[in-house]
Amino acid sequence: MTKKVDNENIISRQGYRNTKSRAAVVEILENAEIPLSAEDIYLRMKESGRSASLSTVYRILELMENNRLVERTSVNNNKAMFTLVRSGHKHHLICTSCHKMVALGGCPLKGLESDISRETQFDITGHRLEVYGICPECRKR
Amino acid sequence: MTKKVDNENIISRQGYRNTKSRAAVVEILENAEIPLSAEDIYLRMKESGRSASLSTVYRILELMENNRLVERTSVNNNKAMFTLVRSGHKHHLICTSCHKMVALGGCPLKGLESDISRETQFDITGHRLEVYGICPECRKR
DNA sequence: GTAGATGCAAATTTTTTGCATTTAG
DNA sequence: CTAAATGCAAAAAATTTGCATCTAC
Repeated sequence: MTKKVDNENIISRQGYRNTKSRAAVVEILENAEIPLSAEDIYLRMKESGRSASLSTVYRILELMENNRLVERTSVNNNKAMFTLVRSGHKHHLICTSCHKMVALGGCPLKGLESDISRETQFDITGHRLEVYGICPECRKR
Repeated sequence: MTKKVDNENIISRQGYRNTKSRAAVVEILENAEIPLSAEDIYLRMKESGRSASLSTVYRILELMENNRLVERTSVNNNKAMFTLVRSGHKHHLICTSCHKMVALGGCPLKGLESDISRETQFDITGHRLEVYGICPECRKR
């Protein structure tokens, strides 16, 4: 598991400075199995004694997004959620009642992108998939 | 094409009043092949002489969402986009450069929801899929 | 030392809400 | 007539920006 080092390198490799805040954002996203909002990240940084301002968090996320290190997802009503781009990308199942997220195995889009590219003439760069439902706990209520 | 009547009925059928603003929102969403933001809808209502306040548009969309007449998608940076729920649901291909949207045929999730349900014990209620890429026009530049 | 990163406060943008007024049923 | 819908203005929530200060390189 040298992911952490890899990601820090990705930031510095692109000519950006490897600051504590950036390392913290990368590490927090790495250890999150589910998408996080900017505020989630901000709070986790604070808790772990690596406080940065919320605007810094937004700026780091913007930088990472531009460099394809994170993807922006929207889930919890009008709040942007961010996920680290990993080699094996994931999709999530979200309970519409309690907002719990569960990672799904596999990607049903695999192999389909080339078909879409041929049909539409677009260069396909990625996709976002979320599945919604009611989790067993919420159903019981 | 009696979609319009159908949708108006859906609103009134649920015990809600069939107002001009509501009919206008339904009609505008019907004629849109792509997701629209609340403001898009607000502007189209104004253009077509059926002005309503932006807050009314938001309230109508909220009502429709709660009654599963529209789905909320987020695409254009931090702006909620709304799509009318139709029997044959659609997914979209979005140019990350100019934000153009193109509807895709077919749904690769068809049939997959029952597998996910079995594996996770969730009741699956829906999903959202967006594919990203660069359109031919933007690629040329 | 210097360009780039950060913090803070203020500005913008998007969405929601309170309340008086209007309207569909 | 009456509950529900709307408009308006103000509030709240989320994100971005300007500028002075700090820090990685």
